[in-house]
Amino acid sequence: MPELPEVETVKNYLNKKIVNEVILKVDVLNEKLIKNASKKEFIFFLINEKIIDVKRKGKYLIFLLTNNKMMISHLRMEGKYFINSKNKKNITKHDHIIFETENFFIKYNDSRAFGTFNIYYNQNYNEEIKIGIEPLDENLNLNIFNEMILKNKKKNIKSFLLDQKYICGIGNIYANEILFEASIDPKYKCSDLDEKQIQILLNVIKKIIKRAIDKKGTTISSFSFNNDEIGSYQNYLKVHSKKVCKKCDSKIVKEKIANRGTYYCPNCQK
DNA sequence: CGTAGACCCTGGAAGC
DNA sequence: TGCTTCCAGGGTCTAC
Repeated sequence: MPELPEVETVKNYLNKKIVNEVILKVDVLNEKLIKNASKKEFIFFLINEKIIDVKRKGKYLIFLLTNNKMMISHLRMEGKYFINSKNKKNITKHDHIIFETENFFIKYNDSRAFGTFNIYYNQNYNEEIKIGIEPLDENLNLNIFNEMILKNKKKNIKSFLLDQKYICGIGNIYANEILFEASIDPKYKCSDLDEKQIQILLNVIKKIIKRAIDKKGTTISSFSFNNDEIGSYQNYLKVHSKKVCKKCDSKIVKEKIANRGTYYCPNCQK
């Protein structure tokens, strides 16, 4: 389940491998993933363009191409990129789109086919991806964060963290971890937080996202990059998918909050 | 306007 | 053993 740190890791991997590759051929095995174009348009759009740069915003991957073109890819739950050398195309189950370049087969694989692709004749991705600020953006300071909290008074804090309109890139796992680290009950409304808690929460968001990027993301069952490498942040998870609290030995509670499986320690988070 | 819930999809785990 | 049911959840859409 890729969230910001995992997508950042994939972006860095793609950047290292495929920048300056020219797309020679595109095989679309599942055209449902292409959201704003037909299969034919998608292929025509990409053929003969060179990959200039790969960027990330929130959980979106952005491929900047020649001729002011851009392809935006979202991995959703299970999306992965595999890069194979030219002597082994090696199509496997759940490969949906294969980009052939001079040196590689770049395969988009997604066992649940939830991922999405969009293409644009525009490289200003902020115009096309309308989501909030990056957690590690230095412009995200306490003033702005306070305003966001104020705007969402009635919403519970977990839903707020997951809402990409405000801070982007946080998914369910990191939302759980952040609230645990900040000792905040996920059922709290934004208006329940005092000044100190708001300050702690902002610091913890930045700290955890930064740390997870350093550890190349979290691998729970499926996230990988560089074909089969995995991230290591799962070794640092304190509450998500845990049974017992690392701090106080209380039983971790799991319940559905904001329509997502939410893990928290009722003793430490209140 | 905001929000809760359904939906997309599949594999794996749990239940029977 | 083998079947059915449930669960995972990001983002989008619909219903209230």
